Amino acid sequence: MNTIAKKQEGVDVSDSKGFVGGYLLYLLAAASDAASADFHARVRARGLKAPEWRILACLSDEDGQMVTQLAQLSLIEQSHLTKIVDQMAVKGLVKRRSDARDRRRVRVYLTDSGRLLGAELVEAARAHERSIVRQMRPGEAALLKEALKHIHALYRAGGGVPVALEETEETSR
Amino acid sequence: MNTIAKKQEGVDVSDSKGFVGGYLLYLLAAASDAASADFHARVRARGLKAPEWRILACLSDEDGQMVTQLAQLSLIEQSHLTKIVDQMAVKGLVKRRSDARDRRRVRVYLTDSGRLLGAELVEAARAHERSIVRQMRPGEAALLKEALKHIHALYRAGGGVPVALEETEETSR
DNA sequence: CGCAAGAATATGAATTCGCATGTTTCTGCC
DNA sequence: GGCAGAAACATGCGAATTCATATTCTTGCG
Repeated sequence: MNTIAKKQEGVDVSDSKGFVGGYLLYLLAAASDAASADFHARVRARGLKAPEWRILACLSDEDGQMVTQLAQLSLIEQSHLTKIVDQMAVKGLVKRRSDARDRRRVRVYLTDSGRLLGAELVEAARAHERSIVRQMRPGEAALLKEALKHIHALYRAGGGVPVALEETEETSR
Repeated sequence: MNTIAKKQEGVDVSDSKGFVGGYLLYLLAAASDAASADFHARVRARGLKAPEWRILACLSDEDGQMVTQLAQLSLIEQSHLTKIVDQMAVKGLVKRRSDARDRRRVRVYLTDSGRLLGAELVEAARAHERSIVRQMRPGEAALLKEALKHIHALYRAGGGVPVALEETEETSR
C-alpha cells in the first residue's frame, strides 16, 4: 500500500490471538510500510516519488552505478528502474552515460541538483530514523538492524532458504 | 519489487560504509521484500497472487470483516482491495454480504474452498517462518518481532511519530 | 421529520509495475 | 577471425495500483 497514511484509529493487530498478528513476514511488511509511508510524505513534499528517492539515496552512496546494480540495491525491478531513470533524467536529477569499457553497461550519475536534493533527503532520512530510534529501548534498534541484515542475508546469493531443510506439512505426523 | 528472485550473486549492501546499507527503513524494506518474495513463490504455485494470500490469511483469522477493516489489516489500499475481492469472489474463494445493521458496510466471508486454501497456506506460512527462525540465534526472532510491533505501533493511531520531537537539519548546529 | 455531515464502498481514468522479449555488446572457444 | 552463448539495457503491453470522485446509507440535530 505504502501511501499516505489515513491517520484513522488504526486497527491493532498485534495483540490479537490470530495468526497474522504474530506472523514474522506480516510484521516486517507492516512495520516497513508504516514507517516508510511516514517518510514518503516528506519525499513527496520535495516533488519525488518513493522509488525516485530510493534511487537518489543509492546514488548518493555511490555515484555512477550501472542499471542492474542500481536496480538490485534500490529494490526496484530492472525494466521499471530504466523507466524511472528516464523520468529523473528529464527532471534533471540524473544523467546516463554508457560505460567506456563495456558499452552494454549504462551508468547513472547524479547531476549537481540531483546530488543536492539527495544530500538533503539523506539528511532528513537520518533525522527521521533518529526520531524512531529515540522511541525504542536503548540497544533495541541495533539488535533490530542486525536481525534484519541477518534475514536479508539469508536470501542473498542463495536463492532463498534451503528448501531441503524446511518442514513439510507432513513432517510432524 | 517483491517478485520472483532472480537468484543472482546478490549485491551485498549491508557491509558497505554508505548510508543506505545501515538505514533502518531500507533494512526493513529489504528484509521484508526478500523474505516475502520467497514465500510468494509458494503462494503463486497455489494460483494466488500475494495480495490474495494476505486477504485469505486475514479472513482466516477473523471471517466476515468489513472492507475498510480488511484493507487496513491486509495493508492494501481500499479501492484496490475491493477489486481483489471481486476477483476472489469469481474464483469462489470469498463471498460478499452486506451488513444487516449498517447497509453501507460490506462484509467479506470465506467460502468453504477459501477456508480450506487459507488454512493450507497459513500452515505453509508457519513452516516457512520456522525455517527462517531456525536460522537465527535463539531468542533473536522474538526480539525482532517485538521491535517490529513497536515500530508499527508508533504509527498506528497517532498519525506518525510526533513531528515536534524530530530534529531539523539545523538542530545540531 | 428533514437535512447536513460523515462513513463505507464502488467506479473510472491515469499511473505504475512486471514479465516477456528484442537489441546491442561482450566473452570464451574452436 | 568467427560463432554460440551470455550479459546489460530498453521496449511493448497487459495487469496491478492509486487517486479522485460518485453512490448509498447512517447519524445527529434543529
